[in-house]
Amino acid sequence: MESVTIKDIARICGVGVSTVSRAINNHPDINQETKDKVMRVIEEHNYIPNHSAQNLKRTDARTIAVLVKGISNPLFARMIKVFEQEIKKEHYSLVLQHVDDRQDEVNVAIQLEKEKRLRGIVFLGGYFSHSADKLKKISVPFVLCTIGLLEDENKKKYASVSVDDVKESARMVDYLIKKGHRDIAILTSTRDDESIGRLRLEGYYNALRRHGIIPKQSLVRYMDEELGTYTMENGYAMTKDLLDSGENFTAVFAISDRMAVGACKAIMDNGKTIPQDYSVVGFDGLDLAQFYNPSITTIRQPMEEMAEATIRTLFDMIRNKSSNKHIVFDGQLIEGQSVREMA
Amino acid sequence: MESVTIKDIARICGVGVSTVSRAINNHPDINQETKDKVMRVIEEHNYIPNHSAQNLKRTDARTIAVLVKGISNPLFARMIKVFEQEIKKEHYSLVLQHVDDRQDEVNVAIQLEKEKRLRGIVFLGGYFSHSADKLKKISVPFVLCTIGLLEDENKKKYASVSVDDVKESARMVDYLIKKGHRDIAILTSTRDDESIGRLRLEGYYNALRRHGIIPKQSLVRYMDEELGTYTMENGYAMTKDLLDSGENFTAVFAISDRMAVGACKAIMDNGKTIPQDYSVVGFDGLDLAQFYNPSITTIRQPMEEMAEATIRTLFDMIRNKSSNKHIVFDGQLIEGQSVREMA
DNA sequence: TTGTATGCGTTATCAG
DNA sequence: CTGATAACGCATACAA
Repeated sequence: MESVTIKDIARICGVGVSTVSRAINNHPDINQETKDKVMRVIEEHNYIPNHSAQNLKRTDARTIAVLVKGISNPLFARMIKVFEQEIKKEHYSLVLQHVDDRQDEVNVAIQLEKEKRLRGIVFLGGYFSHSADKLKKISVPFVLCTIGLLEDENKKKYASVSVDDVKESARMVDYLIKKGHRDIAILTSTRDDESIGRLRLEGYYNALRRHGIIPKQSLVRYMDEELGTYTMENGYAMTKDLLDSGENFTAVFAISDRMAVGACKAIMDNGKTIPQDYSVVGFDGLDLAQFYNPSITTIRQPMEEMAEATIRTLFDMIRNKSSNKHIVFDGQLIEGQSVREMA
Repeated sequence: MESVTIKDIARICGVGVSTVSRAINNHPDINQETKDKVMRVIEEHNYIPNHSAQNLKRTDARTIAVLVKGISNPLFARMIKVFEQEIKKEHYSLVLQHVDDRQDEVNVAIQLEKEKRLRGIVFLGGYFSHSADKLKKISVPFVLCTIGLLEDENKKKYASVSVDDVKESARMVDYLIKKGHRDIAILTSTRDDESIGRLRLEGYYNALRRHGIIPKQSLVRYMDEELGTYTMENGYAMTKDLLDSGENFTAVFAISDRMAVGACKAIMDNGKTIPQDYSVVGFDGLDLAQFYNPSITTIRQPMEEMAEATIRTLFDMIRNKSSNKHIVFDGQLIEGQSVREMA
């Protein structure tokens, strides 16, 4: 309970507290001998500095925060690895903070900026539609990564790294159309989605229209939030509905790989075969798509490269080397065994 | 930069800082009118209390920390949901902290305990072999959840909630043997694993021996850490090796569902069929197992129940209602389509 | 019901 | 190189 403080260490060593502080933060102007002694005592007594007190007093902590929205998104694990790596390389430290679905990420950011004396922030995932007023409250550079951006007049305030969800989604639908499909169902996000769900749906509409295909509302299926966002279960339920409805379609475009898996399972449980009876495509490029049976055609987002670009941009901004860029990466269509070439 | 503090709010409102403090922490003895005014000003000026300062001063924050090892483990997402729920129900707040693979979770815990004035800690995942000395540094109750526990003389110091990995693993192998399999390969963790990997391997050996089957080292395959822990890719590589080696076997037991998926894919890529040519079983009970084609027989760990038991145990300890228990849950064997009944 | 003063553990400033 | 001391922003005992 009674935890040992810097004062205790100072007393035990017979030095002043500032000397102990210098030892801890390996300040240059301290005698190596005294430093060694202090460090030894610290070890012996298992002293651990109180982070709160440090942050309260410190003016600069060389810390970057990464705020992640959507804990279960497997895409992010790889990106976070890159962040950890690159941030360490710059001798900064990383604070990884999960943001609840219902939480406001900007509030969390503001809070954290004060608490941890941040130098920069990465927002990973989520929606991000915030007022300029609120954004102004963040006083360090920040980068939005893989966040679906609708048109937004606040773009001057931050940098971003993402794929063009509309374009990539259209690319996928284009591909299906080139393969001879015309009745293409889409499994998308919730009806009120304002983010990637809406963008990918938009891409779907664009592609259809470009090819003179009139979109059918009955082929657009929205997620049931009860079943979890972007889950296999959701994909399964939507596809089952679709099959039961008797709608005519030859291909299903799920806007996430996990939903695509659910779609595949629903189709096969229905006694049908992929791709002979129905074609299925996904989006994201998870390993899951590659390892499924059949492997699922998908759009791969270059997560590692995007993570690198994110962190590089952030450090450029921190060092005032450049202003806020908006980098858009190309996705890559990876063909699996889940699409049939129509006669 | 210049962030607004409690003093600023007090000055603006024309009240003392303590009044503002009372408003924030909704203390009972404060006039509703003044409180409203203060809250309004706080809103207007977007004042956010500095967490560091609060924690430094506060003696009790009614906070529980959950330390998660292995960010990408999809099992944990569901458990964390339960934690959030239950902790909120008790009017506590939750700090979710990710622990790097190479980081020492106990150090993180000690640090965090001081920083956030914790009342209790949950360790989720990982190995947990720490000296009694170090464990003594944690002065609040803590529960180990889903952590593979070897025999450990420190068990008096903490509570734990888990499944019996040895027993459940043996149950799975028993099942295969009952189905007529005798040449059963296992895809396990790294060779030096001291945790669930080793326990599940032990269960495998136990079951074989019990049935008079002599384990063959050539059928025990270890993970290649380069390919990521418990990944599909790893399962794929191990199984491919196995197939290429010409070893004789009829079933593969992967100690995680993700590896089981990799195994399935490798077998099918080899032109073989599941379960006709080879049977495959996994462990964990991920949705993935259920949605794979074919669905994979697995052992489901009752994650939600385990999470509930964890949090209940923790609160019991906090309230001194009970001492540290060690709760062991039963797994549930869920049959899929991936096992063949041998003639 | 409210304001004032003190100290939480640390770092920064400045004088030795 | 080192030590005293003043903040950091807040909660709280105590006085009013």
